[in-house]
Amino acid sequence: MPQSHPEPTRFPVTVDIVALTVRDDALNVLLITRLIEPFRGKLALPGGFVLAGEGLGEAAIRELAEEAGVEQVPGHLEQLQSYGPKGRDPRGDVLTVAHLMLAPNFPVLSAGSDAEHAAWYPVSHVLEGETELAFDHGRILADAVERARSKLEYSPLGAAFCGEEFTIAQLRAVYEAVWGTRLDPRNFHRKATGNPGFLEDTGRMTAGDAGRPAALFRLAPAARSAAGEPVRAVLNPPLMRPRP
Amino acid sequence: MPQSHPEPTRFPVTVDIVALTVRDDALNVLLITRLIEPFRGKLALPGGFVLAGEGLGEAAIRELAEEAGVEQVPGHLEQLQSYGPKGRDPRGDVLTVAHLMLAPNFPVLSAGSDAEHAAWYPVSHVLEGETELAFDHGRILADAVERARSKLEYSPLGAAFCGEEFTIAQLRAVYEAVWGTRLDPRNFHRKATGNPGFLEDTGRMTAGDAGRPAALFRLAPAARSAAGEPVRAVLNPPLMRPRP
DNA sequence: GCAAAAGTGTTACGAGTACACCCATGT
DNA sequence: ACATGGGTGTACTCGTAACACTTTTGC
Repeated sequence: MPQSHPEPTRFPVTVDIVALTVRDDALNVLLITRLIEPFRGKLALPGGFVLAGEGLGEAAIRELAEEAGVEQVPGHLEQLQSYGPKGRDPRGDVLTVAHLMLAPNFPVLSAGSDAEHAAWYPVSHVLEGETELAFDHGRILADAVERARSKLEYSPLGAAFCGEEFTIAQLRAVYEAVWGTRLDPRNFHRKATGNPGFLEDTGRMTAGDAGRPAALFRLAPAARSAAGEPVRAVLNPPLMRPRP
Repeated sequence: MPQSHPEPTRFPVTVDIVALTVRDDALNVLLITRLIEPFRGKLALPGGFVLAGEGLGEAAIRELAEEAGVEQVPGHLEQLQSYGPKGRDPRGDVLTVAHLMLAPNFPVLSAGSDAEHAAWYPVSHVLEGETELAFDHGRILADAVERARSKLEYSPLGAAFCGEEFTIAQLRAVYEAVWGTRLDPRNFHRKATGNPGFLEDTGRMTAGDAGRPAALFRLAPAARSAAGEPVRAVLNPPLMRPRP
């Protein structure tokens, strides 16, 4: 920590949010279209400057509200990584602290004060280079997706993409979308329901869909915080994604 | 990213380094004794302000040299997490980006410009509350240790605690020290040597120690970068620590 | 009845654990 | 010879993959 006496350099600090959801069986990311230079007209992650007296998490939540009209964080929010002040913004040294948000599909209101257009985009299109993001946001998105993929293996966070109650098939669809693989429905069912402290049967069933009705589950008390959000509990045994 | 027009708030940014090594079969952390207020006389993580035009990693390496006389990073360095500007420094809002360093036991020269005394301390003593650290460094250390423990499971980073060449028993001692458990030597030997892309037999052997000579290994090419540092390759299957 | 999706049983295999056992050195 | 630590073989157990099979709905 501080030990030299000259006044330390001060940096503008931003938070950027990688908000992920599953739509139409594909992993999607929330992006805004920039209205000002630099990178005007390009797609970018939502985010903005941290204000005086604010914590990082608070800033992320505020920016999400300002830029995408998200009034209440509907899922899980965690810090991802920081990207160093040097050479990532043409206007000067800016430090950014990237955050990862996993949420059920929610409407994007796009009420930003500068009226940026916020919308969902399939992650695969962006990562495969068909869309170029502003700043180093392409790299941040790649890091976020890798983190999300690995978190599904050993944490109950997959449920953050579902609503309050969900079927095993819905949960499996999340895993398949995030990992980009197909999973055996029978084996997945056993692994998910058999994992102690992961899921809790609500006793209720779906109705009206094709096929046999499915049991509705929610996160077990051990796997969620007071707010209902999935918590840092460990899946034991983990649900590993297929490796090549 | 930036979208509002008023001049953004600027924050002092520091890097703090959690340098871990294994000494006397125990996990140790590099700490300095603070010579100035606040927390004068308390133990703290080495670190300091990021300068203009510097990246985060560069700043970490420079501070390690300044505060502990470490002229060349002898192991692995990665970013850990950032700790928010609000309420962690009595003098005002300071953002810190914590880094994790895993290294073989190296001499601490303690040549800091302010002559802080830098030395190794057993992690267990610090975490069990027998020593209070300055700022929020106790929490940062706890997060770093948890990250190190989990990284040993699925990455070749355990070798970062060893020198260029090492025996399986030395590597096992690292795992035992970091995890705080005993491991079966026979099973560990097989899991480590049998893991494709992890270790490479040098053909050389130890001599002079008690008992049968041991084969010397190094990191396999797939598991290390050009500089010889362990790289983000995945151990497959992972070496899991025993769970309760 | 038939299609579709939920959920169970069964078998084969691969990895982990525990531990008996052999090997190669120093003293 | 014996102690010390390195290294291999083997039996048991458990989680996983693959897939046949039963259950319960909509049409």
